[in-house]
Amino acid sequence: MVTIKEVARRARVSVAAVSRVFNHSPLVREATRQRVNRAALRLGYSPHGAAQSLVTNRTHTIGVLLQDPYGPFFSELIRGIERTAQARGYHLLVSTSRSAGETLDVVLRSMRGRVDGLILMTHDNYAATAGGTFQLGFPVVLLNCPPADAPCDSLGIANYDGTVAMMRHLTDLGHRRIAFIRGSEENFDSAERLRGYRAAVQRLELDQDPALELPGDFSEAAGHAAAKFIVDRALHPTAVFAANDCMALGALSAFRAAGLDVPTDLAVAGFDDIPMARYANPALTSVHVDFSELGERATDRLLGALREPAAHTPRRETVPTTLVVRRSCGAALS
Amino acid sequence: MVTIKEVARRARVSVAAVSRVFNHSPLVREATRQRVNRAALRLGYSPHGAAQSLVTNRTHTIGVLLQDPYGPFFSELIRGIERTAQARGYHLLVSTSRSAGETLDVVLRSMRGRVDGLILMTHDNYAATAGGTFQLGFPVVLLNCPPADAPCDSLGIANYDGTVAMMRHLTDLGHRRIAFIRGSEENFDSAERLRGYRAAVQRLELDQDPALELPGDFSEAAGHAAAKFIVDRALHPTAVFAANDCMALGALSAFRAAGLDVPTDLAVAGFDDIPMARYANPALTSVHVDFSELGERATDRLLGALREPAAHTPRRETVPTTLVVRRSCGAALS
DNA sequence: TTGTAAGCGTTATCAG
DNA sequence: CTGATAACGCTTACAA
Repeated sequence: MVTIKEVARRARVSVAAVSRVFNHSPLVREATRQRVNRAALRLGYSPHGAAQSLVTNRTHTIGVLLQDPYGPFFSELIRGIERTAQARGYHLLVSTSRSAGETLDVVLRSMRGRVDGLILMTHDNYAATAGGTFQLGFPVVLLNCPPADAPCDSLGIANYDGTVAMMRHLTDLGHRRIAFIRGSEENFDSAERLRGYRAAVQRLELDQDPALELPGDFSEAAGHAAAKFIVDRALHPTAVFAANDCMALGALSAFRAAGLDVPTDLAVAGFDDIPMARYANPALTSVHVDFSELGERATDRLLGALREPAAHTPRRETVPTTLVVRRSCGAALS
Repeated sequence: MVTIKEVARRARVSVAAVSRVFNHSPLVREATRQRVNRAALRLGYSPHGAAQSLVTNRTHTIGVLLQDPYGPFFSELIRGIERTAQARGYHLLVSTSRSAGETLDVVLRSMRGRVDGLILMTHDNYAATAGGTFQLGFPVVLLNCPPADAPCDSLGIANYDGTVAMMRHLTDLGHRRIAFIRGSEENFDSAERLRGYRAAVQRLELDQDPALELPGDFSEAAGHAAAKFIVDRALHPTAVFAANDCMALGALSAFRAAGLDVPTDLAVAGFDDIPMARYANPALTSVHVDFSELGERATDRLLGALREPAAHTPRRETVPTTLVVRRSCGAALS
């Protein structure tokens, strides 16, 4: 590969001059600049990233470490992150913690000298993370994690508010007996949604049958099973609220199989508003989450921390959700 | 950050020894190894990636440059790539060409010194790519591009075969008048699918009305519009085959709006078998594409080229597709 | 088995 | 404005 030296020789200047031209330094005569640019172009030169990183101590890369590159969120999230990062001249190093046999810590260490900062979304063994992460030498933004004690930026979804909003909506439609299909145990989003459900049941004085809280794990199968359980045990809720859309979709198909009509016999609602929700039959009422915005804001915070580490004060932000009413809840649609 | 020097000092050895330990060189006494490891652990040392890259000229990172991080494919593709790459100790640098105002060439150059190789999926201005790319100094694997004249690895989907298989299936069901909703103009997958449709019409001696080829752009709206057109102009196909599932879904909703029943009045089929296809009403018959496998194989080829550049001979591979029969085409389901 | 030292390609500090 | 030159953190001959 062609190096700065060769360009310098070709342009009959010093390497310093070439460096200045490529870094848009004003301390370069126009004639020199042109000579360098011509030489660089002819030689097809472009600076060696690793060499730059070594001396400047900045990689212009941000790391994204996710649980698993799965589902509709992933692409939206990355989309938001990538868009923001690229606009500011940053690259993206994407990794997953799940697929590696390695511990989170190992993956994190392997990023040293490769990234300027990190966006981290991981559910489990968060404690370990909180312990180890912040000594990494670069700023970290946590996604969808419980608020950390450590002084660290963190972003989350308005799970609690979104859930309460949906519960209120269902209640407004006259439902007093609302079943809830829970998400995965360890998941923080899941916990928050459950908390919202319980708070709403309490506050709105709904039926408090503990049997109405069904276990689940965010999978379609779990939703199907929960719905089947509801039918088999004759729990007779008038509405079923699943902690995510996948489970709601699974429930929908189970109810259909059981000969129940949604929304006539039963209202169904989900959470996330995945693209599929709109196409379900009946179309699924859900709580819309803007993952792309989550990604954008996470990147904004991280780049902010990078730009002025001194002025940056870590904080927790929450991305709001919006209620999306469709046919599955039986509301009159305008 | 703690450097190799400090570890060396702490362990009372030379930096070379530390380096050897971290590179698992056998030329280290066990006692020394332990001393170094202890020191490194205590200091929380991990090697600086950029520094390693600079001297070894290998980044252990592969670049992935895509058009747009959109849709269901993206996550599957990345999933496949990431899984394979991580298993072999490689990182992933993800970029998109669409969002940048910069030209493809600029994005590519910016990757020098940051990646060992590149997986490139880009539809348009491919010619420019073919011209510029291969002088980049690192191996490239092309995804879903027309076969290149340049000696370059390339992988594609069996678009042609998949389309023909679907056409054969529809024909077996008795359809002789099959409309086709085309994909985007510039897209290679799109072109191949169209080629397959035409070949099938010819070979199976189906109705050849040119009006049966409807324009589209892979969007749901386009599918909707095409279906509406079919109804309005009374083209009366007995089956409609969309070049992707999104358009098929759009068509489905347009037909429903027009009071037509699928599959009774009309069969509908799509391509890609996105997750949503299964949930459509009626569930959509489609051609399944395994994007995760595409990603895996692309990564395999790239890492192969990286491992032994000499022994590596570029070639074109095609990932097969499979027909997925569901309700929308009216076939009897077992 | 270990240490010394020469790079790797840049940037940045100083003199000119 | 420009040019030497010393880092940056690491690997790798080459010597010991």
